Amino acid sequence: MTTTEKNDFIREIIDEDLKTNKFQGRVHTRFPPEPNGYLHIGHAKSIRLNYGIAKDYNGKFNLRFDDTNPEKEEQEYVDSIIEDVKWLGGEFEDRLFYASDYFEQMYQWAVNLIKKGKAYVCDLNGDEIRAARGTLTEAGKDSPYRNRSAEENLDLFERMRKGEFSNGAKILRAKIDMASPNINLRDPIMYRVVHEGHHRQGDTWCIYPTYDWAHGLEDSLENITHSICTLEFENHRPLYDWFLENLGIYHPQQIEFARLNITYTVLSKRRLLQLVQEKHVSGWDDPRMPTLAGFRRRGYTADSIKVFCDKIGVSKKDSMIDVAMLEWSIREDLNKNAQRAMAVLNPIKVVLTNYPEGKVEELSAVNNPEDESAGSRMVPFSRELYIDQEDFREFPPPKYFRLSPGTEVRLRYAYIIKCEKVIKDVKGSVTELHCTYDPTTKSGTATANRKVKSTIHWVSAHHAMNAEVRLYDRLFVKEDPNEVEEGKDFLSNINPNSLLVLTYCKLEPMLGTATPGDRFQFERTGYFCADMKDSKPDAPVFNRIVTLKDTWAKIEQKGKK
RNA sequence: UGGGGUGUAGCCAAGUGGUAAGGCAGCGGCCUUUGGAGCCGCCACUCCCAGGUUCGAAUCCUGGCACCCCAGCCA
Repeated sequence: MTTTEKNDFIREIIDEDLKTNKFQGRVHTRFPPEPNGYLHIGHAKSIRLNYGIAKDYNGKFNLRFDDTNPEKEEQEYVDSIIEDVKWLGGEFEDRLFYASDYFEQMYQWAVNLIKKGKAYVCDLNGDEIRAARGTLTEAGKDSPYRNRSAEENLDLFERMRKGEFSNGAKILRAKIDMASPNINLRDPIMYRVVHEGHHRQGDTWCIYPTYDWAHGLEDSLENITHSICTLEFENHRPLYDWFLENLGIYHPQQIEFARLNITYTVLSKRRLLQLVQEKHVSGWDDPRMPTLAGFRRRGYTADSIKVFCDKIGVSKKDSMIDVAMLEWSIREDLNKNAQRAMAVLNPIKVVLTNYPEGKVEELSAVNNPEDESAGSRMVPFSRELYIDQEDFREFPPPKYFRLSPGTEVRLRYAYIIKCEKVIKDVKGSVTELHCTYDPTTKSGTATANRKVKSTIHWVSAHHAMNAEVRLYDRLFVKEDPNEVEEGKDFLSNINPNSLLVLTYCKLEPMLGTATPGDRFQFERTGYFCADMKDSKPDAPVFNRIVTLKDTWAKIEQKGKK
């Protein structure tokens, strides 16, 4: 993994804080997910930022679950998040925390604010609250309960905790300013009554703190120095500051950056949840999902995700990163590190009419041209082979260099062959090619240097391993899936061809020994990963991680225009 | 028509008064037993716009414009 000298606006702020000794030279960050879904690559950006800063400044990094809403949170999500953070190399050591463990302290702080006359219990219902909040251009109205005495508020708040009130009957609000131009400051809600079991606290509580009230307290308790969050919380910073100041407790600095967007995908937990629940994908770890679990199963390496996150930078500008950047990151990694193999995805049989029947040669093939230490392997060669349908055209278009009637190509690591005869079935589709091979052109021999326009991959028919290969493509057809026609939603932009399952693929024998999670470059085709759930030694299943760059596809595309 | 933010190439992004880094994409060429990889070259006379200050402005000032966020008892 590359270590680039990073300097973004957040590190500039930290440098300044270090200079002025604002936090006594400490740097302590945190990643505070709510366990209400799986982590996606937008979270990876945040993890890399927070963890990277802690590491670069010799500071500390916490993983903290912001589990303040029992209605949406589950243990399954907690488990998956821990796994994903670890996978990305976010080392939190023994610093795994839960906001819900601070509930008692938060409660006491709320009591403190009530005693100071800075918080009150309000009986207004949801509609009434909304109506009294005012609008963007008009001030709100004070709640009729705003001036209850501290004694009454204390009593009511305690009874809220005891469970005397039903959901929504009462709330605790901060007493700030109903006329503030910042709506977040119009007496925001600190606690609501929620009679619902909590994944960690069980039935201990029936009042739950809101994000605005809780978040700064969590940061303060953990001695966080720089509380890094996304842009939409910028409007909340005055509130974050207000609570900490009025409580008179340790005050971290909140800093906001622009969240990640990537073309041809969605990165919102709400939408990802919908994709899962409505079964547009097979689950949170569907290889088409932009979740970390999805990328992992697809075959992306943690390193490639890290490099991607480090390369896109950090700023406050709303942005949409070209997915090509992500694809570049994984190709870059796998080009250097993936073992090469030959696999025929859409087989067409080739018979070498002048090659002896029953003869088998073992030919040497390089494992990775980018890495000499990867060595080589032997691949069986015989009279009957498979090549890809893509590599033969009966009527070749201009600049098509591969096999066609009467032309020659080299078989990778083997011989030059010439197509002599095309065999078709009654319907006229090509079923088999009769070719001859040139025995003087065996790869690696002195006379093998004759040039042909193209080299194609192949697999010996008798030795081939059958396999299922899943060809994944982008999940959406639009750069911005949220851009939709009137009355439609992002689901209307789902790519109907995002998954193509090929069940008659032919692999070179070595691939039969792949263990789930192993990655290969199928030469000339792309990078593939043995599926971690479905691949079996006798029945391999491979996922296409990403295609190789395909110059020919580009040429062909241009020709059509 | 309130408040908070952001505008540098197709997409990201450096730049902090001294004359526009870098990456991705794209386009040429070289090389190649992967149409992969690699290598070389090209790709902003101009930084949202208009004025102003200055010997000198993407950087400072003034005035516009565009886009994003905020009216959950979500985070």
